[in-house]
Amino acid sequence: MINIISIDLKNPKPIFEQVKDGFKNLIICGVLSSEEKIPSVREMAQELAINPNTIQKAYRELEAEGYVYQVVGKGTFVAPVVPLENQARIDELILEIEDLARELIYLGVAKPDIISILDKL
Amino acid sequence: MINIISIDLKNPKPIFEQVKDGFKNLIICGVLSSEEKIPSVREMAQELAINPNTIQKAYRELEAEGYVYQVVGKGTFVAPVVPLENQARIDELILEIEDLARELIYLGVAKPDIISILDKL
DNA sequence: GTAGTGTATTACATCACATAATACATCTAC
DNA sequence: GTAGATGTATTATGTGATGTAATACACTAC
Repeated sequence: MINIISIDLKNPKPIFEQVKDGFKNLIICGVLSSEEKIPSVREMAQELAINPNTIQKAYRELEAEGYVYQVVGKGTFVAPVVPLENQARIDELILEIEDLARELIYLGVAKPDIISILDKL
Repeated sequence: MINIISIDLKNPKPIFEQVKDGFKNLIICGVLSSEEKIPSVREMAQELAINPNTIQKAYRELEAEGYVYQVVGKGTFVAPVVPLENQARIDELILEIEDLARELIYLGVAKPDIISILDKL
């Protein structure tokens, strides 16, 4: 499993967050499926040439947000998603998407154009 | 102009960023209109009990993003928006809103429900 | 001249982030 | 039992972001 995600050291976003977002996107886009095992902390650390503790921090937050689960001695696996269960996260995302949409409208993008973009997803 | 924005010291988001986002939201929502003067760096610092340099950092970024403009000796004013001019920011927001929408869909929120939320704005 | 404004600089303290090293517990295969 | 692989935890250290404090300068309006 080569180059599954990448890190940009110039990116001001912390490394552990880039790792977290990288895996989250792979899960959301279906590249990683439910119950699939993801690279171990040490393996990922070696591949990205960063510290295993940094990877563990990323994996820890992924688990906290319900995207993966970790089993001592076995590894880290993609958690099955239970539709509409993670209400706290859904609420948070709705607030964020509303903010972004308001800013887009303020910048002159028509609401139908925004809706059209989402319709294409 | 009392309590125009507020700061939450427990919020992990840096203070300068809370100030920036606070003003940005006031501008986007129309609470602050084009060419309106916003509180001076020293005035805002006093009201929020934080350092003027921190306020200046927030205002500096607002100016860099095109929301305000600063005039030495006069103050800081809401910049008039030119529809569809800030294409770089629009592109950035579109990528973000797509990411958020994908995550919402992954979490079980139906696309029509997301579109309905945006339609209400 | 004075008051109010933005802007800049230096120095300092705190905290987030990342690394390095090490060790422990669990699981699996042999 | 042991080795290898796995997650988990801890301590110590260094770097950079953040925020403060203090000070000074230039500009504007009166």
